[in-house]
Amino acid sequence: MTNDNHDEGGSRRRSDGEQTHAQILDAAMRLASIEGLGSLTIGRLARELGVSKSGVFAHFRSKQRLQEETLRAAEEVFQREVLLPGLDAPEGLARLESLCKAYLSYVERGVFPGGCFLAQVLAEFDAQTGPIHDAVASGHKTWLGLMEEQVITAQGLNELDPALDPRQFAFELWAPLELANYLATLHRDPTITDWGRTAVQAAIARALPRT
Amino acid sequence: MTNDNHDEGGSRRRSDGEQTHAQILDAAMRLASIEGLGSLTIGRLARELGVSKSGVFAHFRSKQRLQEETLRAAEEVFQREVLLPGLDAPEGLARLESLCKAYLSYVERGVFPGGCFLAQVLAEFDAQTGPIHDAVASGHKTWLGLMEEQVITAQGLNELDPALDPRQFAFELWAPLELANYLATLHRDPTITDWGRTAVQAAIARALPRT
DNA sequence: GACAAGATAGCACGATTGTCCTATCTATAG
DNA sequence: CTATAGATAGGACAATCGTGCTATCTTGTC
Repeated sequence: MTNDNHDEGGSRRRSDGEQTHAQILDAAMRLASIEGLGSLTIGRLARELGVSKSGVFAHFRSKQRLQEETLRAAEEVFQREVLLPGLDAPEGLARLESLCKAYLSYVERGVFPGGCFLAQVLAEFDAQTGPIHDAVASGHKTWLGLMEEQVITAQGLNELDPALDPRQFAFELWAPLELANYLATLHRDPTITDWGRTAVQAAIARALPRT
Repeated sequence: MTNDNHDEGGSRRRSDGEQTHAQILDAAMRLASIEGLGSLTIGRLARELGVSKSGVFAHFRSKQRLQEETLRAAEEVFQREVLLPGLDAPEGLARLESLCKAYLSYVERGVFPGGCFLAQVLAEFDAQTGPIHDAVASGHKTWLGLMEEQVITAQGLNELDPALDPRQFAFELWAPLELANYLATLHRDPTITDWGRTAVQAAIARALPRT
């Protein structure tokens, strides 16, 4: 094979199209992180990129799919910017701390101009129904599960109090990350993430094994 | 004076109009808590209430003002459902716990169908600009300030460790409330607020004075 | 009761929305 | 090279948006 396109369905993708597709998703993520996935607009996206409405529409064939692909793309960014760096650290407490640090750094660096994309869609779709809500719910379940897993591992390594409820403690670590993201964005002050860092450390400090 | 209308600007308000006005805001809060203040629509509200678009529009004269008044109305609900019950308890640690309990109860009871309205608009407008963003920012500053104040009072009463940074600790109490709200709504499981309750208690437990 | 003013309906407007249909261009497989 | 199919533009569509204008009803003041 001379190119590495996915080539699913027996149809060939053209490289120029693939590139435009990526550019659209990039702009869509930027816009949606600020104004929400719901107020994404095909016409707006087209104007932003200097192409025609049809040029955008043809890539997704419905607004629904545009939203779904945008969410999916954002999840990949999250994976690359938070999960991957976090997974560098050895399993257990170190990785738990590493994940929290990676999240706060990702907020601080302004990877998305409107703060954490997944926090944005969490609030936007938590009370709605449909595929986006379901995707958000499952994504957040995975994220919580990942934290929970590391808590259990840390308990096995005697790095954390074995009496802790893993899910509960994962929740307690996650909470300050989320709020730090919202407040840093709200007040346009990236240093607010320090509150999150301090909170995470405090939560961990009281969860160490009672020697 | 024979009626208690506000009567501002020298014009008299009619009671039927005032009632409709309130009904509109009520529906607007319900809708916006689910789908966001930004996707509030005058036509949609009109259909929902069985009145004409003009009938709704005339009450606000712009969409901007509809959004502002809806936010304001929601803040009043928040005051009535959270702040007022919370303020029953005596100042200090008791009031701090009372406020947290009141918030979680308000989430649990589903006062808004889409979860806490202020958490919704926080996420929606944190990265935007304009009067709504500013109102949200100042509202949340007030809420954090209120918690902070009670932390300081509690420290004065020797109910909490005087070494605590009040703002930081207020943040740490607020965080699990906020996340509990989002997750309870996302998973349609009001009992998730128990995670918030447990987290608040844990945070307080480690903040007691080191006798 | 009369009268002033608020409440509401109806209609029209330009703009924008999502979606479809039909051309024209261009990258690529053979 | 040619042939094919994807990429994109352009235009049209019905629906909905926010916002005005005008007319009719209803409430409250004198």
